[in-house]
Amino acid sequence: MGRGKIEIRRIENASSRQVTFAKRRAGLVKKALELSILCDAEIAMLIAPSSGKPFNFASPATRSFEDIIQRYMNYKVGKDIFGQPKEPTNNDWFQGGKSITTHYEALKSICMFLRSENINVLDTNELNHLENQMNIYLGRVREQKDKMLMDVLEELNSIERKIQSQNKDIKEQVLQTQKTVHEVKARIAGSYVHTRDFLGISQLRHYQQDENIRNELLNH
Amino acid sequence: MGRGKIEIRRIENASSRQVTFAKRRAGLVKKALELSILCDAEIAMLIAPSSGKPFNFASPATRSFEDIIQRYMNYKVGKDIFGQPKEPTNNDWFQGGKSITTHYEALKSICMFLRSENINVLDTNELNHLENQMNIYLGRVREQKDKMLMDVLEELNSIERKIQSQNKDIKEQVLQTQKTVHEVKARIAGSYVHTRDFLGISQLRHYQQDENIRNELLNH
DNA sequence: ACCTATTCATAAGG
DNA sequence: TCCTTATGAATAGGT
Repeated sequence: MGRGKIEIRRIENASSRQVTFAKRRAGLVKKALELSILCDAEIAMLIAPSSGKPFNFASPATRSFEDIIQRYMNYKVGKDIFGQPKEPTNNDWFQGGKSITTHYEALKSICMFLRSENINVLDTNELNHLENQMNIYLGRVREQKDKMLMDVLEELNSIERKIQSQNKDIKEQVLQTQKTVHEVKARIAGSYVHTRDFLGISQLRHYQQDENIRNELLNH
Repeated sequence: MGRGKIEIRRIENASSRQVTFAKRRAGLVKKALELSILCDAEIAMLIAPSSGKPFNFASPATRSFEDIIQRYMNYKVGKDIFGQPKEPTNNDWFQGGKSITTHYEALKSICMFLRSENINVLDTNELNHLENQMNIYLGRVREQKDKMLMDVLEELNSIERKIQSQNKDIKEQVLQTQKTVHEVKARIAGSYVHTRDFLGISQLRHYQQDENIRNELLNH
């Protein structure tokens, strides 16, 4: 419809893509509104262009987009709001049709429930259940936290051990060095006279230097 | 577009409403698909007839309906995952644009977060925050539970009080009745001889009846 | 389900 | 960005 037929493929020209987007989005919304009125249906629609703000549409006006999606999600998880594992059924109409088995899924459905209903409308039984479930998940959060703490501590310990080991090595090296120094000192002290006696004149200057070194060493 | 123009109002005839629903739904989906391809946009659409299964549509095919909605919701709550009251900004694009201020909204956003992320990816800070928040909400659930219990107890007390008061009234009435009965007995017993002495023959039959009544009363 | 007269949506151009 | 209009698409009502 239009001055010519177009192929349904991405419009490469950005500005005409933008124009088409605006026109067709308006058309789509109009059609959606008509359908919802004519056939008494609830419609929620999200249109998110790759660049730009997402746009949502909901009809009838008495419901927000979020409400409709919410109700749908609740419907999807069915009465299984508290996350008990549900038997997978073949007449699970919704896409994917996976059963709720993982903790994550259970958590999801609890949160769904919390989001969709006001706590105040719950009866005592439901509140008890909710309390238990929240306790479980709180426990899980704490567990995770502890685990992470333990991991960090463990890492710190490991680092400490490494450092201590290094320290020990260094101390050893220092001790070794000191020992060597002592030996050197002792040897120098012991060989002093002997060396002097047998030195020729030409070596006196060198000897003088040795003596300086010796004095220095003995001062420490 | 069709053989005649129609008013956009609920189609009362159920079967033609059904037919129109099927046709227009197909048309809407086709348009949505075209828009998403032509303009490179993500579209998620939920169509829920008042009776019958909800139907969802998502495009491009690489994303599920839930994915798209998910991403949108995450985008909506933005980085404000823990529900700290957010400054209302004018460039808050999403519908309503309300800031998150109520407990309900905060709860919502926590749940959003739980739904969208795996707890395992959280860092220690985030976990602490999450723990605190869950504690708060757990407290709220318990509070609500206690309140409901108190309400029930209060009601029971009230009922008990009412019943006790009624019991008291009834006892009073019983006492009163017994007293009256005693008085009547006494009066009948006292008036027996006197009455008989002064009765004429014509009244003997009536007197006989009185005597029967008297005997009956005295047997109780 | 299919048909088709008719209305509607919109592509291209200004 | 908005208006126009020729054209193709969607669909109402009938079978």
